[in-house]
Amino acid sequence: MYGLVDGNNFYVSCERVFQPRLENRPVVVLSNNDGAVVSRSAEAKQLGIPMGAPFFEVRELLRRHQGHALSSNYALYGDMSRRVMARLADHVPSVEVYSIDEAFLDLHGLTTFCGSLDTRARAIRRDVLACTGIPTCIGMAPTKTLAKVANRLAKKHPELGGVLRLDTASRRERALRALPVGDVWGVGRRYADKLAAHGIRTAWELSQVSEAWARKHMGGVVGWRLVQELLGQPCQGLLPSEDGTLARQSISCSRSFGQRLFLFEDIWGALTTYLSRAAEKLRAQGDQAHILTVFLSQDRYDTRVPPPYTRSATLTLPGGPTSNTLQLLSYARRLLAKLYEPGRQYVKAGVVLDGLEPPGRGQQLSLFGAADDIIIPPADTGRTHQLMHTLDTLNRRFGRGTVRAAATAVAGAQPAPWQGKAQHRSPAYTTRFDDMLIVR
DNA sequence: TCTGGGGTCCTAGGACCC
DNA sequence: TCTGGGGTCCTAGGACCC
Repeated sequence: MYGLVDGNNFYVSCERVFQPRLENRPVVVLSNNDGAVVSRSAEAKQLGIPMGAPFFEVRELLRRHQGHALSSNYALYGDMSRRVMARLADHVPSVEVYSIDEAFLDLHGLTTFCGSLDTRARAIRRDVLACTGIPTCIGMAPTKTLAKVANRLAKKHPELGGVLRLDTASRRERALRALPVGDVWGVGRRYADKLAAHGIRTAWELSQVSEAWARKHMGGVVGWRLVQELLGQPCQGLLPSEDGTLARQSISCSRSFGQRLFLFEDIWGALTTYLSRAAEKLRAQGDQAHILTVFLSQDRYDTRVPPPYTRSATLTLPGGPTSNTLQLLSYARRLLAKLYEPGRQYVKAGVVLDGLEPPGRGQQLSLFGAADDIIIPPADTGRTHQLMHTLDTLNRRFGRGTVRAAATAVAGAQPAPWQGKAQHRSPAYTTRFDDMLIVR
């Protein structure tokens, strides 16, 4: 039996813990650059504000209803997430951190010791709320996909008290018949449209298709697994997370710029910032990367710009895997030079690190060097590792960006040209001493 | 004026290899 | 004249998730 715990309106709930005045009114949290709505309180949902709505379209509506819009504060949400996950780990044998606000729980064998599962689940909710201030819902079922269904229903029907268990055939059928197929985990808009065209509108109808049909129309083996999970046959096990974090297979960092950029060096400054951040995450995970991708986007809403809006370039690092920011930067600059075209206006850039592995595994070194348009930067040495370690230590202690690559520097006290908007940012209550709440 | 960011998994064609 | 089969790697892109 699996459990799925999910924080209600997670980002909004994090903000409310420290700003009780936000209770009982419409509140939204905005994406980077204050561009779009990414989290909504129940009151904001009632106003009809959709997920992903551009802020400029709902600003007026919010104002009329004395609502609040906040810039996203990932330092706060990340820390609150760690606290929630730590509480969960105290209640069950193992936890899979699935996203910043969701975790799968291993519930096998729990009832023997602790009374009914429903009782246990209610105790977990109470504990998380008491210790972190975050309200949650918990769905329980024999498969992860059904646990997601149960969680969704628990959220939708507050009278259930935030907990729902779907472990009998009749409960399962009743739930699936009432669930639109587009609400099933793994069915996005494309598949929902396709299924509707075949007369399949509910999760129940999807669960009744044949293996051949699922394989043909739902992305091969992925579709068939989905159907089996709806039938109660587990196809996905729990992937326990070590110390509350999930080891990633790829690490990326990308941002929309605060304004359109067209100068190479401005874009390079932005890219340097993003790659530095990605490399920091890479080292924090204890890995090296051997594949680097750089991408650069034009405005996809500008009808004068023909697609493709995003161009990317990927390089398998000829010098072998590395986590050295300076070495990665030297590769990235060449990739950016391949993508950049003078005269075009760019709105966003980013990097992706792939092929992650821990250092020290036998590295395949190039015998003859690489293609001649690539100059291999100096190999990693003990000294560069020490340099990166010192860099990370300083930035952890004195704040992100205390020591950074010179390409990110801007004359005077000007904000960088790529800097995004964040006009409604709340303080980092739990991760900066200066921002700590003082109770008198 | 203003439309997110960070992930996973799968597919497919071409180059290249034996 | 006939011209296989089984791989990997690279690159790009699609679909999905929160």
